[in-house]
Amino acid sequence: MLNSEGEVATRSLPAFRSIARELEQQVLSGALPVGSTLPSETSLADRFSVSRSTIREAIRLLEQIGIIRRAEGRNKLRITMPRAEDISARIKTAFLLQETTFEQLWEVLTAIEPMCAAIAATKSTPEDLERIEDNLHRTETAHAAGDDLVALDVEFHNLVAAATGNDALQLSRETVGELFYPAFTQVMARLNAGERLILAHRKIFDAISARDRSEARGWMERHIGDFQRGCDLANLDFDAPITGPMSEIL
Amino acid sequence: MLNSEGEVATRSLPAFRSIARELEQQVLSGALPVGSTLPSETSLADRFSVSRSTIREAIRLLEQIGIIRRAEGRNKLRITMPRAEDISARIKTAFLLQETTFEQLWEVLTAIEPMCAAIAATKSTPEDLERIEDNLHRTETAHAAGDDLVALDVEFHNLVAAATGNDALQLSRETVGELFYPAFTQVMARLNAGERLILAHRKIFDAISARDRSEARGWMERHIGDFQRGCDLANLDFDAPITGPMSEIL
DNA sequence: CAAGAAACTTTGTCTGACAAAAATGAGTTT
DNA sequence: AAACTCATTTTTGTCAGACAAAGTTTCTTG
Repeated sequence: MLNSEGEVATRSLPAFRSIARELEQQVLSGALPVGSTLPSETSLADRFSVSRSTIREAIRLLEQIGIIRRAEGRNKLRITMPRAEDISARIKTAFLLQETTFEQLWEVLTAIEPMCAAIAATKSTPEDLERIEDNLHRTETAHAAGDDLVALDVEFHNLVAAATGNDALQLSRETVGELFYPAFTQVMARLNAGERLILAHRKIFDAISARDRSEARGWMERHIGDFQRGCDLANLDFDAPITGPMSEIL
Repeated sequence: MLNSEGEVATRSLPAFRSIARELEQQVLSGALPVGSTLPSETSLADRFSVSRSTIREAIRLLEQIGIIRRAEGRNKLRITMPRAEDISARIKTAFLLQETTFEQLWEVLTAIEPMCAAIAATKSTPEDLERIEDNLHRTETAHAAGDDLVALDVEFHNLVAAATGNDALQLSRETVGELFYPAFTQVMARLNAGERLILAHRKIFDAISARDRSEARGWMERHIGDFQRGCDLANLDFDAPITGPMSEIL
């Protein structure tokens, strides 16, 4: 079996793999700049002196990593930055298969969310605040109308995280939040504690607006803490493995 | 172009994609239990009435997600649980492309690590403690010998995280830690503060052993805080984007 | 029964082919 | 010149069939 370039290279490494690696390298090094389009399969096949099938397998690999994506509807593959959703979908699968418990997610958020609130109090821009406030209003309306608050709750916390301007922080919490808050909101709903949830959100927002770090952190801590209390009150199993709408990864 | 089963199905979704999705579903639902081996390409091709090339592309997708892996040296594909390394490699790429700064990573760890230490103080098992202590000894020896402490430092923090018994927490911090601690250790080395690093590690270990949550958290906070101070002292740019050995993802 | 050889399976790769979808270019109309 | 249509060329998704190398099984034989 000949290696892609006839080289010896990393013997035992299939060609489609080393080609994917090579291409990834070129993206990371900027040779293939983000935003540019990938050459056609045939020309890549030529370039690497390999058959089109092999190139296609390499592309599937890169696609799944998220550094290549098909621009909506369009035919051409674009070099892109792996986005949060790509990664978070995959983390979700891992969590589901690992039978992660609510308690575990809660522990993560207990650590991260107060920090997000604190940083947001320092760094949030007017637009961030506007978005959060808008979310608050929508949440209030939805609650008054008796609607489901899950999506809005998840959004609130995502917005606070976004207001930190810290991508790493957002990436670290996004998946956890998406799995956790739906359960949270439901617990609160069962306890008729919608008011309490909204109050907490408002207090957090106010503290962030007032640039009061410790107040923001404090309210967020209490807010997250409510989940534990809520589970007790509602007699729910804090220790149950999460379940989720099976992911829509592909 | 005929769809895989001749069905209408998710029109516009390439066959290799829907097959991958289908297979993933079967894994998540337990129809293909973790640990079992995937049927051969030819039989899958038969089963889905598509050609082998199509199946192969689907497999590449699943492989990259991490739910399928080739058991070392072996020929057969195994259903596996996506493990931290799979995911973390991908997050690393995202961080590198996003030009994440040290400050951002530091903020994440400032939130997570103290929590890890606190939880470890409550939940660590004797084996966890043993492993951490062993790491401490090796670190001391390495330091005495003037060796590089990077790997040992990363390991120390991973071990503390492992001692929480919380997979979600570990997953959330692993990548960040791997990118951050090398820089941390280097800052400390430049300041000849190896002693200080080791002292902090020991204090953290002692507090965890003594099941003293707040002491464990406190020392970890100070330890992480050292990075910021260190950057100041060493006149390094806390705000510089990280660089890393370009990932070896594939 | 164990070592070794023969037979079979599976993966990695290649070629060549074709329909459907998308991009491109040309020619025509406004 | 801008806009529109239609034919032409690319490109993608898929297929069938082929073959060598590496991995597995099974069968022989000492």
